[in-house]
This record gives sequence, structure tokens and C-alpha cells, in this order.
Amino acid sequence: MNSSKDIIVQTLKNKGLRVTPQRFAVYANLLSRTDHPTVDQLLHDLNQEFPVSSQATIYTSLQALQSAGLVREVLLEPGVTRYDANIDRHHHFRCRSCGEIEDIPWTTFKALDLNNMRNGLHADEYEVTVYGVCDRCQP
Amino acid sequence: MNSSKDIIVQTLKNKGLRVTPQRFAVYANLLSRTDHPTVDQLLHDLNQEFPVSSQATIYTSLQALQSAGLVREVLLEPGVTRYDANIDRHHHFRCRSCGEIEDIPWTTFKALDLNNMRNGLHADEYEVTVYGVCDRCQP
DNA sequence: CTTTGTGCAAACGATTTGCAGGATG
DNA sequence: CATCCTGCAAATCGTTTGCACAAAG
Repeated sequence: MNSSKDIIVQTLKNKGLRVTPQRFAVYANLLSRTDHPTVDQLLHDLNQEFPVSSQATIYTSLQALQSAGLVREVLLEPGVTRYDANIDRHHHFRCRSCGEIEDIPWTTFKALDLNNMRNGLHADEYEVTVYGVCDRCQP
Repeated sequence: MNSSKDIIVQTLKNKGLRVTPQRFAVYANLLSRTDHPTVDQLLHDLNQEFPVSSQATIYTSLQALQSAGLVREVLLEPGVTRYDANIDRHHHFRCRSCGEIEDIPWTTFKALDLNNMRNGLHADEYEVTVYGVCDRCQP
């Protein structure tokens, strides 16, 4: 049988990444959650029970995972870089009140027609950021 | 007659901001350009001929302008905060090659239907970020 | 056994802050 | 003339880097 652990190991190997406990932990953790943690949140969560990784290693692991196309940056607040292991096309919702970021399925919106843009721009990709208030922050 | 200078002064006053040479310079400069400069670019450009402002003042001026709703942050690269005095709704295009950011008119795309989102999210605003290659970077 | 990753601490770069003097309304 | 702003330098925070040791394939 293929445990989810094996799948993760295979994914890393397929991308030519060495499988280290730290890298595994970072990637597995990111895959397991739907929020978009910062490096500090990752560091804190991973080292909850016992030390798994150092800050510098999280940074370099994320860099490696990103170069391999397994992880993306999400930038919605100044000075805050968040990470997302969901690399399928999707949009984001940001709560104005609590700052929470939630994925929005790609199919939520009709495809945009990128041909309406001015000539000269070769556009090939886009994403939508939606702002509003989430359930919990409703008055 | 109303010079563009008078209009800027009036705008600042209307928002309850004191009109200082530094604030004026920052806002006027931002209004005059369509790129989305960083603090360092602003600092450099403003002080070209003779010193107008210090780095710290640019930061605090931008903060004041932003609180007043006259200026927005644009976040497209990690660790880089850009500023935009165009506060009308619009989208952004980002060139993958040179990093240039260009405004896309709001009317370029058909309005998205925010009611398709899951219940509980009270969405009221959105913007689209388009990625691609600009004229100059065409092979 | 060769190559690459880890962890620490120092270095770095962007942004914020404390404070004394200066300008604004 | 009371309030708020500016500029400088020091402090802070996120991220990167150099290096000695350890682990992966």
C-alpha cells in the first residue's frame, strides 16, 4: 500500500530533492493545512513536540520546495510571506478583520478573457484576490 | 485657476493631513507616475536635484497617505512593498521577466460574480493579478 | 565516498521607533 | 503657541549567508 508518507517521499524524489526529515516535515505540514502559514508559524508548529528543524533550514527547505514547484508564496500583507502547498490554480480570499486567508476554487469564477488586454502584453496566467469578512468576524 | 499643485494641497487638507513639503513631494511624485515605486526609488527620485526628504519621512508620509486612503500598497514580490496613488479600482499586470508592474483598467474584464463563493464569506471587493511577459521582454 | 543539507550565529536589508529641534495651522 | 512633522540614529524584524559538521544516496 502507499501511505501518504510514501507519496510525499516519492514526490520529493521525483523532483530531484533529497529526502531529509526536515524537508519532509515542512512539506508534509504544509500539505496538511489549508491556512497559509508564515515561516515562524511553521517553525513553531513543527517544533511543538520536539525540535525538528531550525529557522534557517525552514527557509532553505521552502526555497528548495519552491524551486521544485511544490510550494508557492502568497503575498497579501507587507512584510509577511506565507506559503502554500496547493499548487493547483486557485484564488484567495482575505478577511479584512482577522487577516485569515482562504483558498477559493478555480472554478468559482468564469474564466477571464485575457485577450482584452492591451496589445504587447503576453499574458498567460492570472489569479483573483477577494477581500471581505469571513464567518467568524461577522458582526 | 486651479493648478495641479492647488488640487493636491486641497486633497491633503480635505483628508485632514498637514501639508508639508515632504508629504506634498511624495504624493505629487506618486501621482505623476504610473509605475509603482518602492520607498528607495521614491527617495532617490525625490532627492535627485536637492534633498527633499529623508527615508524615515517617506515611510511616515506614505503611512499617513495610506491611512487617508490616498495611496495603496502593491505587493507582488516578497520583501518588496510598492506604492500606488491610483486608488480607483484596477488590476495589475506583472512581467515575469523584468518584474515591471502595469495597471490594467478595471473595465478590461467582465465583472466577477462574487455570489458564487461559499456561504459565510461576505466578499465586497476583488482584484486580478495577471502574469506574463511585457513588450520589452518579448524574445 | 561524494554531494548536499543542517544548524548556528553573524550579516543584511527593509521598516519602525525615540527623541530633539522645527514647521504647520 | 500647541500640535504635529522631520531627520537622524539606534532598534527591530524577517531573511540570507558562511562555515563546520552530519546525513543522504
